Amino acid sequence: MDELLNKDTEEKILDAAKNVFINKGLDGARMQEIADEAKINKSLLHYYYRTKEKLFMAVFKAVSGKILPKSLEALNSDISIFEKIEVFVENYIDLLIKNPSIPLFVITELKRNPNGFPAMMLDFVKNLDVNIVQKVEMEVRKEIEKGTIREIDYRHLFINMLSMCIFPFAGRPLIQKIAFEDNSSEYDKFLKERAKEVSSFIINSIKI
Amino acid sequence: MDELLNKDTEEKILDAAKNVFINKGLDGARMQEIADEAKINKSLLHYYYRTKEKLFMAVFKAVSGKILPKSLEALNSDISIFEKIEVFVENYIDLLIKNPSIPLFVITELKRNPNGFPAMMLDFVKNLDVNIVQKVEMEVRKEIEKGTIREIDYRHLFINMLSMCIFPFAGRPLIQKIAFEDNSSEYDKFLKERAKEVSSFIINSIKI
DNA sequence: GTCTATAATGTGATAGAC
DNA sequence: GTCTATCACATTATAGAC
Repeated sequence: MDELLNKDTEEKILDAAKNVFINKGLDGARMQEIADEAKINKSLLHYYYRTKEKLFMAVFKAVSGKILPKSLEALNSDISIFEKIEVFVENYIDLLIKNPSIPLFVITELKRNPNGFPAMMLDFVKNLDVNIVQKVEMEVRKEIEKGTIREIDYRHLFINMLSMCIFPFAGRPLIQKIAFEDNSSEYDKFLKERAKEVSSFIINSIKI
Repeated sequence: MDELLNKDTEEKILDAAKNVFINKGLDGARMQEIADEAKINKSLLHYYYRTKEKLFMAVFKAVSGKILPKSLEALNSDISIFEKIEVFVENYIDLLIKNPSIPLFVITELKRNPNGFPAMMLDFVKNLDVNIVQKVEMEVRKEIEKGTIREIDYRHLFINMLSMCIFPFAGRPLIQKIAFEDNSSEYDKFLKERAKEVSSFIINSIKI
């Protein structure tokens, strides 16, 4: 049984490093803690990844691709803009329920390094589906012309949508204290309701 | 002229510490850097604040009160709920334009310390205007009954509002890269337009 | 109160045996 | 590939002169 659970060392290290870096950040993480979590000797970390920074970059690269839903088939499909919004929001919030710590991690570490880690930045941008923004722009313009939705700046609309999806996860430690008396299971329940609340909130706002 | 700029040492230290801690976090900050920024000797930091942790707590306490607009007179005044939303959003975004780094700092450091720093936590909760949530609840219920706004969960409404206000500041490093080709001045312009965009977005969604 | 010098510790990284 | 032992350095913190 332990046989099957055994991954090779390099993978065990990366998994442990994800946990620790995501929770403590680059500065707060300790190589010893990563080694303990991976149940290996600290020296092995350096054997496989040379330095803490390189290990961090491997983690960041592996994780940052999840910050935006990769392929947004919805935008290319035949359904109405309202259905597209519903699908996007639901998929995205599902993704965040499965990976709740990623947004705050990525945001924090992106900020931490305005211009450092050039290699990391390239990977990050490469991982992003930047075209998503252009697709949103075209889609919104088209629907305004058709008269399906009211006149609205596509960037504000898009960022409103992202904000309402991401912030409840990134800002959880804050919101849970402000509005949920720090009750964790109540907050989980709240997050599960959210997909349909957010998409209907948006649609109500823009539908003519 | 330097005469007038001189503050007493303790205050200079706190100001410098705010800058450094907000930008680097507790783990990333260096006492030496704080001393340099305050233009004093590193030993003086310990003379006034004893430890790095205590200095950090002084900063966190001084800063965390700004995370929510303190007195929300708007909620108690006579204006319509729509005007209340406009006033809240505009005041809050103005506050964030003046203190753009505070939300991410508070969220990050709150998360960093799920149960550590009990004293810090008490101060944080004390600084919060927790009643604001109850006020929002009553207000929303009242307006739904009056038929001014559609049926909506007050917590989702409130957090939608907070999300759209705060996330563009907390998530700036991310959003600016995704949607603004990392153009900083374009993003500043975007933030200035935001107050009216957000409040009209909300009102359009809930008005009957 | 403010400084210089230094202690005490934590932590990333390497050498070298197996 | 994996371990033990250790280095080299950064960083918080303190002692003590002025």
